[in-house]
Amino acid sequence: MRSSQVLIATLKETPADAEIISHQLMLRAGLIRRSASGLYTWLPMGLKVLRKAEAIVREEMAKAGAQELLMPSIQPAELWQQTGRWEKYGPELLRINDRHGREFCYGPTHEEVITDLVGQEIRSYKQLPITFYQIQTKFRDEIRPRFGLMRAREFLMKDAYSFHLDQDSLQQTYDTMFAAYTRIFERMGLNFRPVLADTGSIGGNASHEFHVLASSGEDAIAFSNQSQYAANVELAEAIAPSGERPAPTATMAAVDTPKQHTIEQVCDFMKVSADQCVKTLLVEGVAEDSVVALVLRGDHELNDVKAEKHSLVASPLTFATPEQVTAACGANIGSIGPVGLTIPVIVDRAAAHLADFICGANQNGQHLAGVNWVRDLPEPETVDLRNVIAGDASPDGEGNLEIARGIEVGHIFQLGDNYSQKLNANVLAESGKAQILTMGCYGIGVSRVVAAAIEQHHDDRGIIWPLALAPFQVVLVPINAHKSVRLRDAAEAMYQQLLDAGFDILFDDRKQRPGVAFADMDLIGIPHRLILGERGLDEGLVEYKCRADGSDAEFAISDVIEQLTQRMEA
RNA sequence: CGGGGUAUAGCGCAGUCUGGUAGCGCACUUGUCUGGGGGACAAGGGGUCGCAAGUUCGAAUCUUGCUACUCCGACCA
Repeated sequence: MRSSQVLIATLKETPADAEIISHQLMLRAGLIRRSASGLYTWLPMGLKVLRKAEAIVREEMAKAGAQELLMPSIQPAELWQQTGRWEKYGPELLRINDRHGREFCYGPTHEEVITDLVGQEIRSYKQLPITFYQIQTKFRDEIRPRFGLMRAREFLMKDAYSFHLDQDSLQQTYDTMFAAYTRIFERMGLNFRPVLADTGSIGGNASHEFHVLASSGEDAIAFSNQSQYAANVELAEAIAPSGERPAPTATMAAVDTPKQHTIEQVCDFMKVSADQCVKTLLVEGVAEDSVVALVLRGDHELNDVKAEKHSLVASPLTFATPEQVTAACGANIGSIGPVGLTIPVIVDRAAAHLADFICGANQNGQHLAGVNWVRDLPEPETVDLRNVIAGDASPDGEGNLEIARGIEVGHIFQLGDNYSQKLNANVLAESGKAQILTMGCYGIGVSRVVAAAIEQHHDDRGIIWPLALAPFQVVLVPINAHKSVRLRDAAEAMYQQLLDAGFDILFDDRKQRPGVAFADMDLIGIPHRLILGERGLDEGLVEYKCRADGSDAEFAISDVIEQLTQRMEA
């Protein structure tokens, strides 16, 4: 394609409201433009990228045996009322009335529609298992859209749904999808990790999120440096420290710690490290007006979700008021500790492993040092209460955890029969009896993948597209072609030759100065660049530059196809 | 929804405090020179200063109300 035929809408300056790199670069490179909050137009150059991402998804879905269909973006309220989500989904669901006053919503997801469809169309177990997918525009009325396409309200999603007679079959398709997702993100050239996700009520290894690793990611991921283990930080289990708890060596003694309230202050004051202290947090209990003490090592952070799962702890997690704290401990927050408490005390595994530790004395302005479980206070009830931190042992026993940030671009999970039951999706089984279907569900945020790829692949000059996603693989830049017929002819000939050879090539035939062309193409991020100038032409040479590593080369014009092919395969 | 901020040319911004003919840079148009990393000079085009009401001889500027956008937080099967 010729650049005179594609809108090249590059911007020199960064629009003020773009916070993150991918948003800035997508605007600057002329891939997208904002229409309203969370709503974007894909400009031609950007759409080429989006279509490439879609094509990869389609190919891999086909290989995985999924069939493409297209459901309506607007869905009738009745289906959502049947599954109860019309009430449950909340204001994120954009509700619409038609001229007759009938209620609809703009679909944020399509479980209802597909389940309803399958319930009507699939009648026999012989037709199972079956998987459908679509690539559809979704709308979620986010409270606060931000980060451009990363968290837009309208976005493009691939969603697939599989239907089965039994769990085994579901597990099989799930595994197939897991493999397909891995191939998709590999083909896109992304550094990603499948991550264990919240399995909710279903249990087992029934849900994985696929995260693209990038420092701007919204989610923290813990992964083992030696095994495949990876999980959302909130979910990763903090296992008990190995070995026996050390024996007490110190005697318990009260220390005056005037005005030292935080762990940091106490550590500073007493010249100890935070991992020798425990912190005590009081939260509301399940029983009315009750409070429960949660005890963590000083350098650890409470994990709300884990705490809420405890049978004595009220959900949602609510911290006790200062009055409640004083009533339960006889001291203010900042001087409380587990020694001598009459309320339930729940202790994190790591804190329970300490000996000779420091804690608040339940006496204002005092802490206790040399405290030991069993000797000074009862052997505690021990559970996993904290967020994992870098260096913790991996829960699968292999290696240690590292923490990275990730952008969730895919999510697969086993739905069970939630929807099929409510929408009455059943088939006749071999036995001749009706049987409710069990379902799996598999999503990829296609538009988000594009943004995530940029977050992961850019430099200060612009985007560096992975070859598979680039709007064009190659750009041909003739230098000052408008001044030389000879050069123009040579460039045209090369363009035609590369086109015929099947290259996805952009011919920058604009009457621009070379610097402008170079800067634009760097910003847009086209992986391979060919430069044809009078100088080279005299010697029969064309110049080459690689966007990713900046390396350049010169080779004979007659070798251009071979040379390019070689570099693309590298 | 709570707390901040912003709204002036396509983009980035100044001007608002202290009311008096609407500005700068980039982009755009034309011409000349230039011509291998966002060129120079010259001449141009483009704005109901977010909307509405008010104060005033006079409002981008002061007052009130509204709207949109944006940042932080809460929220996010």
